[in-house]
Amino acid sequence: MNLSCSLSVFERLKIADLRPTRQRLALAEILFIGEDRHVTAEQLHGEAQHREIPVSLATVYNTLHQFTEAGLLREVVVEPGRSYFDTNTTEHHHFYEEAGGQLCDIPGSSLNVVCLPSPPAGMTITSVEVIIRVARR
Amino acid sequence: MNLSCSLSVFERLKIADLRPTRQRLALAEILFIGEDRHVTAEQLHGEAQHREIPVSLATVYNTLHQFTEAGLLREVVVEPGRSYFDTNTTEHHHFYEEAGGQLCDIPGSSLNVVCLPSPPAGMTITSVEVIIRVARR
DNA sequence: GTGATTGCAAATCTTTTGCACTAAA
DNA sequence: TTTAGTGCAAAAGATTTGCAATCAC
Repeated sequence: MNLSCSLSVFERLKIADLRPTRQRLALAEILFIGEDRHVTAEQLHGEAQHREIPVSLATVYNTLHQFTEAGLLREVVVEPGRSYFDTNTTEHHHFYEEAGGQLCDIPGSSLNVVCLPSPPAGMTITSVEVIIRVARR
Repeated sequence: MNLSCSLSVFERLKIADLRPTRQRLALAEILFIGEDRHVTAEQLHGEAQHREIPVSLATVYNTLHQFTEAGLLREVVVEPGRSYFDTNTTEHHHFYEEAGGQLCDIPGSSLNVVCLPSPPAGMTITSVEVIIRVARR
């Protein structure tokens, strides 16, 4: 279980040093209450509207990036021209189904990259990402 | 060594069932003569202009996608909103340096993903990609 | 109050598209 | 000649930005 589950969204924003504004609180609630999620900006905006929460798309973009910078989200790039944001910030990898645009976690324990190559001279590794593309059989 | 090294770009296009037009021949020459490369559409277009080869950007995009479909190139997505095309179509993975936008091959032999997880029900794995993000120390 | 945040619309950037023109077979 | 390929300019889609209005502290 994730320790952060026990934090209210309000507390999360406080810890991240982000003012708990109406918009940020509402988006954080959509994102962090319940199961882990993978959303695009457009999707999150649509969901907010569905819940009758007035937020502009620009603010959704800003918020997603602020959350990412604060370590509350992780950005996943699997498709040219569209970013996904993952509420699971622990080390893990992804399945991606292109046709449906579905991104899905691979539990950290079920895949391991062993024996990493050494990076080019003067460089350090900042992250290792595995994307397993899948298709309907 | 790559067998395809011995094919002229003309033959390559023929085999791929693409008419060897002036533009395609010129772009293929930039891409396939010499070392393996990672280029964006914009970069390739710039390079063509540099060599005084008149090609429109739209044609560069078309050509990159046709080459990719024909298996002459491989598309690599590491950054939101920009695609790279890799002339190395063999199975291998990448280092990516965000700051400089530099993509670099990891020799196929020096990294192996062992023990793949089983895909979601009804799905088959189409590809496995590892991206190791690096930064200047 | 004061500085951070928001919303809007316009701008930007990459990529795609429609269509008349050109070139390869 | 016939069909595929090209170039241009316009369109599309995702994202960002500038700036005045608004909100949290």
